[in-house]
Amino acid sequence: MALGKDYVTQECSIARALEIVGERWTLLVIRDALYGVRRYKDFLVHLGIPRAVLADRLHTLTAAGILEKRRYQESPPRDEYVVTARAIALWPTVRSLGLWGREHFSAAQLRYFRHADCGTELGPYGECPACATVVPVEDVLMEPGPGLDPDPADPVSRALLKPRRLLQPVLVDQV
Amino acid sequence: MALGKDYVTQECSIARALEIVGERWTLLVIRDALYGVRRYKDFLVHLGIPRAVLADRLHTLTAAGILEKRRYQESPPRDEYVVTARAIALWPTVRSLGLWGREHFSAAQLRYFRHADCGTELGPYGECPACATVVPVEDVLMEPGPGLDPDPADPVSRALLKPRRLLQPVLVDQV
DNA sequence: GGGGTTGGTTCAATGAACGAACCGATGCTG
DNA sequence: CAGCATCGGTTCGTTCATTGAACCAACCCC
Repeated sequence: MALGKDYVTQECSIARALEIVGERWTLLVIRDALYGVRRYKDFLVHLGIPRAVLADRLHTLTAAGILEKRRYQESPPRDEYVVTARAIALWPTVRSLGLWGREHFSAAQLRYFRHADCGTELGPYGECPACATVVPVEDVLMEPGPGLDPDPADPVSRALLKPRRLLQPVLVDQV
Repeated sequence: MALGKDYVTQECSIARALEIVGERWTLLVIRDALYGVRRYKDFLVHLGIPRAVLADRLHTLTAAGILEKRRYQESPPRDEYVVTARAIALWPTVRSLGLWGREHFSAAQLRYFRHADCGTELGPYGECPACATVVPVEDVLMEPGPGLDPDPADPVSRALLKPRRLLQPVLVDQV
């Protein structure tokens, strides 16, 4: 999106938000970041996004304070992109968008999101119906559903098959 | 978006959703539709969107069952685009996106959303804190906030200045 | 020194968005 | 009835973004 950043004419916080996360690929990058993806190459293979676009989006998101670039090892110098509070604050949006997509345009249940403390499936607003609280993102347990390909090609998808909490860094199995 | 519909490689209901509502302008069209905008020209002047793009988006949204084209007068034949249940189901997404935009990237409060029955401002999930219920979209009262330009140029923005319920058709003041 | 990995940048080709012009159907005015 | 306005588009040349392939620099290990 953002051809000339034309949404500026709009007096609306939805337009403000879309100027930042409304570009192609951006929300999928944020989804992956919330799932625990942190490294350039992992985004690349999981999303199938062109390299130049990924680099652009990571810079934009970093500049907007949604991701943070952080060195996790010297020699060879390697950086990772980790989520900030701003990205975490997008979880309800991402969640409700996914729910809408599943209800209206998806055949099978692809993933379950549960309250890690009690195992109850999350309600539509990210709350736990059993505990009657809004579940913090780091306490959301993501599990594969019956509709998910049990043997995907790329290693990131494979790592995301195991039940895991959100935000927890993805560990790619080196073969 | 949707250059070659590349999200198809993604096994994810968020990606499914973004294939439909992730294109430039689309979510703003849906926002306006939820606000009560129904006519081609009203979308045009309120969004400042190129005509060809608007026509394309309206067709796409109609084909996806999110809007419905309906004749509201013969002679001259005029159609309007009205929201369906699928569009209404996007309200929580639109709402949370707007909330995120306001909290992180907007200076002032532009609009208030209240429970029409009791006047209480909506909580983050579209619920009424006082009544402890999720407020149906048609019972959401939209009011201008202090940050909103009190004398906008286009007639649709002017019509949206008055307190009004969501989904209620916009009536443009003919001068 | 050779080969591999990571995290990019560059570039030509393609596709989408933009904005201005045009158009058909109809109604309104004089 | 002629002339002009409105609504809801379509057409088209220009500009901008995305794509995918190639290239590259830094570093590691053998």
